[in-house]
Amino acid sequence: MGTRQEISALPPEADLAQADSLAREIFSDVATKWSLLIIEFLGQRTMRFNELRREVGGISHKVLTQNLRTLERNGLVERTVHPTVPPSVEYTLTDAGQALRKVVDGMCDWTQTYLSQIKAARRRFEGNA
Amino acid sequence: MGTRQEISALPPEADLAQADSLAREIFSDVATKWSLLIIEFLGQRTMRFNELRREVGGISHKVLTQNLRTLERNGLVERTVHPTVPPSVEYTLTDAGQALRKVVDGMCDWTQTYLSQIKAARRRFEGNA
DNA sequence: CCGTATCCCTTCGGATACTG
DNA sequence: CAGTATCCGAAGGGATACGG
Repeated sequence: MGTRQEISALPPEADLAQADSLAREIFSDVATKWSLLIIEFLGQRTMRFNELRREVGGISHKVLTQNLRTLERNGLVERTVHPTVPPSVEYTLTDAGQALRKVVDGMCDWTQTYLSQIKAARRRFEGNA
Repeated sequence: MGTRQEISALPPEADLAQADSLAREIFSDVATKWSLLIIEFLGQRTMRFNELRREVGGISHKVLTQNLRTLERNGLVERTVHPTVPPSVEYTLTDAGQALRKVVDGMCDWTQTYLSQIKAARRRFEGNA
C-alpha cells in the first residue's frame, strides 16, 4: 500500500511477465524432440506403453516414462490403467494435447516442405567449413 | 537400368523411410527449447548477437552460439558479418526459418490458450501425488 | 505388462579467459 | 562486439534388475 505502483493503469505487462515465465516453463517441458514426437504419434490413436514405444522408436523405457509423466502433469496426456493381469495402461491425448498436435502436424509438414532446401543448405554449409 | 525398381509406380514408402530418418534428425536439431525460442524472437526482426541474447534471456553465450550454428547449418538463419571495427554480426531468418516461425507462433498461441488448463492440470497432478 | 530404482557414462551448459 | 577454447559440475539418458 505504501508505494503505489500504478498496478491497474498499465497494460498487463506484469501479467505477461509472469505468464511469460510460466509459458517458458511449459515450453521447456513440451518443446523437446521426444515430447513432440510422442504427441504426434499419440495423436493418431490411443496406445499402450510398449506399443507407443515401438511407434516412436529409438526411445528408452526410462525416457518414455519420464516424458509421459511430464505430459500427464501438464494435462496433455491421459493415463488409463486397466486393472487386469497383466496390467494394461493406455495413453491418450486430451483436448489440449490434440490442439498441440495440430501445431506439431504443422511442424511435420514444414519438415517435408523444406527438406530439400535444408539438404541443400547443409551441403553449402559443409562446403564453407 | 539393370534392376528397375519401379520408382515411379509405388507410393513413396521407401522415400518416406529415408526422408523420415532425415526428418527425425532435423526434428532433433530444431525441436528444442532454445532453437524454437530463437526462431520466435528472430522472427520479429533481424538482430545482433548480444541483442538476441538479451531478448531470449537466460541463455549463455556459448549455447546461443551453438544453437545459431545449427540453425545456420540447416538454412533457417542467415548470418551477416559487417567488417566494421568493432565487428557487427546480424542474424536473420531465411524463408524456411520464417515458415517455421509460423508454426512456432502457433505453439505460442497454444500455450496462451491452454495456460489455465495446464495450471489446473498441474494442481490436480500434485494433489494425486 | 508397466513402473521405479540404481549404476554409470556421456553430454550439456555455465564461467572464464583469450583472439580478431 | 563476436567467437573460440578450456575447465568442470550438473543433468541426461542407456542398461539392468526388481516390484506391483
